[in-house]
Formats: sequence, C-alpha cells, structure tokens
Amino acid sequence: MNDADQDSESEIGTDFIREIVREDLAAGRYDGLVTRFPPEPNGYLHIGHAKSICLNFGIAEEFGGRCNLRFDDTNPAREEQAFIEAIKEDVTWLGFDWGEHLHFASDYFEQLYLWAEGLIEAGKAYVDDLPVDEMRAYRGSLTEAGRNSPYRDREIGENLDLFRRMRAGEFPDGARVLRAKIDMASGNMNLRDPVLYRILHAEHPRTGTEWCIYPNYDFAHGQSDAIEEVTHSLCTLEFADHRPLYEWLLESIGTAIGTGARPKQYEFSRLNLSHAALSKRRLTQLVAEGCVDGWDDPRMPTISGLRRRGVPAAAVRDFISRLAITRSDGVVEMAMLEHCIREQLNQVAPRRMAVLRPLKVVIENYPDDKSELLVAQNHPGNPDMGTREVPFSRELYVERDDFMEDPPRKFFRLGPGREVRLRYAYFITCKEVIKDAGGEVVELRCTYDPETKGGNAPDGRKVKGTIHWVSAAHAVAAEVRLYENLFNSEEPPGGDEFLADLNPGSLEILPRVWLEPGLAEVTPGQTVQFERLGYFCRDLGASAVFNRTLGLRDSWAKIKSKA
RNA sequence: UGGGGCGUAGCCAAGUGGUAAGGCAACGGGUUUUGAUCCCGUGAUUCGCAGGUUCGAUCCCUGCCGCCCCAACCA
Repeated sequence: MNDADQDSESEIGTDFIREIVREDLAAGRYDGLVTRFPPEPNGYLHIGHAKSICLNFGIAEEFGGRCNLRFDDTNPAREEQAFIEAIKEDVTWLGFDWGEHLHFASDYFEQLYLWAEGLIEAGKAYVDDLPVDEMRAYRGSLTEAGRNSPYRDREIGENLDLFRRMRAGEFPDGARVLRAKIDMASGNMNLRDPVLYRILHAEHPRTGTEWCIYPNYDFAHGQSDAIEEVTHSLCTLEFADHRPLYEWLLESIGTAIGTGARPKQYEFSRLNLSHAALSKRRLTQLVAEGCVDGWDDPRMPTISGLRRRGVPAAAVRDFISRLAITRSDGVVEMAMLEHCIREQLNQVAPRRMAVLRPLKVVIENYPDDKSELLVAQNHPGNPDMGTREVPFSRELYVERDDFMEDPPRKFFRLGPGREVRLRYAYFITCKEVIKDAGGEVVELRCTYDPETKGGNAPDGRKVKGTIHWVSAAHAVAAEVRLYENLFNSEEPPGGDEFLADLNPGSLEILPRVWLEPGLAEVTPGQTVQFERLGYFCRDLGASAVFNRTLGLRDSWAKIKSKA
C-alpha cells in the first residue's frame, strides 16, 4: 500500500458500521458492497435523512461498492409522485448519484406476493379475520403475553384461498390481513404474529389500481434488500426491534445473495438538532397548519429549506461528517451546523455592502454634483476573487446600529464628534445630529477627509471603527428576510405542544434595504456576504429578495449584553 | 412481571487493563480597512453510581440508578 492509499484509508471513518463493513469485506463474506437509501415518498427529506444519505452513499464510495436509491412505497394512502421527484432532487443536490440503481419496493410486489404464498404453504403465515381493535387486545401488552387468534390454525388450503381472494379484491379494506405465524408470547412485540399484508383499495402512484393488497414495511424491506443484493442494510435505532423479524423472514423465505450470505441490518442513532423539529410528522404538521411557507421555507430543516436558505451542500456534508455514527442518542447543537455553514460560506462568498436599517449621512464638504468610483476587494482573504468599483457621493446610508448618540465605552463606531472609516472610502467625522420632532435621529451631518481616500490616512492617524455604507443616489432597493431558529427551546416539547414553542420572531422582513448597485446582478440562489452583517442568498423565487442564511459571529453583541 | 438499546467535559465524541484524542461552544490574548476571518492559549485528578477482581479499571465482574425505543392493518 502506498502513501496515498494510506491517506485515503485514514479518511474513512472508524465508526462501528464501517468497522463491520471493513471486516466483512476482508473476510470475503460478500461479493461486493451494496447499501441503499430507502425513503418513503410521503414527505420531504430533512437534515436527519442527510445523515443516512451521507452514510449509505459515503460507505459505498469509500469501499468501492454501490448505493441504491429505493423508494419504500408500500403505503399508497400517504405517498405521492411529487415527493418522489423532490427526494430525487434533494439527493442529487447533496451530491450523490445512484446511477442505474433507482428502485421501488413496488417493483417487487409480484415477487413479494409469491413469497407470501410460499410462507402460507410452509404453514408460516395465515389469514386473520380479527378486526383491528380485537387484534390489538389479542396482542397483549408490554408486560403480558398475547393470545393466539382464533383464526391462527386455519388449514393451509383455506389460507391460500382467502389470500388469493384478498388479492382478487373480494373483501373490503380492513376485512382480513395476512399474518406471520411466530410467537404471541414473545417479549418482542414485533414477533407476536406481525401483519404482513393488508387490504387497501387505494390508487398507488406507480402501480395504479393493479393491487388492492399491499405488503407492509416488514414484509417489503428485507426482501427488497435481498432482491437488490444489499449487503448492509443501515437504519435508525427504532428499527432494532424489527431485526429479528427481518432475519426470520429472510430465513423463512430462503433468499440469499452472492456467496450465500443474507443482507444484514445494522442500526445507528438518528440525528436530533437543537431548536428544530426533525420528524416527518411534525414537519408535515408545520406545513399543513401554515406555520411556515411550505416544505422549502428557509426556516425548515428540510434539504430544500436549507437550499433555499442558501446553505451550501458542502456545508451539510461537512456537518454530517463531523457527526459520529453511534448508537447513543443525543441532541446536536445548532451551533455546530452554523459553524459548518459559516466555514464554507466564508471561503466562497464574495463580499458586498448593503445597509439593512438605513440612517442618512450627508458629507457636508463633499461637492453636491460629484460622485466617484472606489475600488473594493471582493474577498480580503482571497485576492484571486478580484476587485470591484462602488460609487461614492455626498449622501450615503449607514447602518443605524453604527451610530450612538451617547456611546458606551468600547463602542468604536460613529457618535457625535467621532471619526470612523467608511470601508474602502474615506474617514468621516460626525459634526451634527439631526432629529425629527419626536427626538428620533434621522440624519447625520459629517465631513470627510479627502486625504484618506481608500481608507488610509497619510499622517498615519488611526481610527478604531470601520463601517459599511452605500451611496444613496446609486443604491438599489431590495427586501431582506431575516431568519432565526424556528423553535425557542433546545428541545421542543413532544405531542402538539411543540407548536407553542414556535419562535414568533423566526422571520423578520425588512421591506426596504439598500444595496450597492452591483448586487442587482446577483443570480437566484447565489450567496454573498454583506460585510459586517452576514451571508445572504438571493431568493430562488421572488426577485430583489435576499434571504439571510446566517449572521456573522458577533462579539460586539456579547460585549454589549454584558455591559 | 416484558423485550431491545444507551450512559466519557455545556454539546457531538475517540479510546481501552497501564493511567482520558479531536471538533463545536465558552473564556483569555495576538493580527486585522468586516468588533468577521486567521493565529495562539485555557478545560475531565476523571469516564452514571456502589462494590468486587487486579500491582493497576473508564475499559473485566456484580448490583443499582438514569435516559431512549416497542403494544399502527405507518415507515
């Protein structure tokens, strides 16, 4: 092995799943490595799914295997074609490619059905007529064993006949189900004769009305894995209790892949993010109740929401790569994600100037009819990104927060009599504060020092503060949307109470902000840094709207709050 | 009176019979025409608790405590 190989080897994680994959491959237990990402198309993908996507596709890449995109579309009552399309778009945006391996559990309905008949013939499955509530009662409880259904010992012939008639559409929804015959006294509820097929006269997005019985998750998942020759079936912890059933079914059906081995299921803990809700149920509710603008609202933790917010896919991938794949559950702080976003954007976002909350400044000693173009760097840390010209004139806008009439200690910005630097322009000194009848500051009269053009004083005099600005006559108006966490609590409460925890200030709209003229050219989806303010992304839809991806770290805010 | 998991700093975690990596956050300091970036520095006498085995335990054993998941014809 050469150095390069060792380097790439060391980049592969050492989590327990990769450890298992490494061993299985070294021991030759499989012909190759196959993983799969298996979403149900009943909603949009969120950042928790990104963890699974990065894990499954990542492992496939690292070990020279492949990862299938498989839609687990076994419940037509909740699934839609639109979700299928959205999910494909999100996986692609994240940077992964399933190649030829786009699959659907519904592709296997016929095979699954045949296997079900096989199970009946082997005396391992039966048709049960118990109504739902009775079946629940027969199932027992967490501490009490269940009882056998009175239909459990039907003849194989009768079971086969009934199951075929279920398929033929002779019975209404809910009339009967097909159950595996395992053990009604098992401590594992999943083994108390789990339902395998239910009657559902619903139109399926892909198979239409061809079927009126559908396999459920347990009967479809493992077998689909086997059909696709998946070697390592990775899922989240809540499915750990299903593993014995997963294995029982593959064993009973007798499927095997490659060298005769079977797919194996491994579980890892799901991602929880602070100040957010990461379950499809809750996200669906937020959309349905109009708490947000839709699945791609920039406040949503969905992949499409992050995208619209201006978060680069690379930042999401980096975030996921810093997470560990373990079996312990916890809550990852939003600050971790924010760090990854800033780190990424800091490198790639061109710098621009924009004033969000304008305060007019008049430079009294600057000629009324004059304007000039000043050179500004597009990225101080990366000269390769070049420079641009920004217009300067007598009347400007600066940020209201950059002026204080009675500045506290450590405030380095504008105040009566103070001198500051206008970024890439001149030093200016505040000479007079103009207020309206209500005592509100509405304008600052200042003077500039022509000798300081570009931002440096020939006499070597220093200035503590540098503020951004925009020329009033040349500025372009736009709307800016400021986003904060959707929830106040680190961990929003369960049930429906999570809605009460919604942050009412999660969206603030600034209808009229002023941008330096060049900003009119930014294309939808492009992110720039408004200097000293944060990263802003031109909205995908509305024109002249910028979404704030994230503010810059603000140590002044800390100093101020301590004082 | 069930079954399955998990407990290492505020958060995410590595580690493993030989004396606790790293990242995020926080807090100091330096550089700076973004109070940004960047750079440097600061944290566990201790690994849920209590016993035991051992020359030595976070790692092995026993007991206890705490947290998560499971009783859809959802996935």
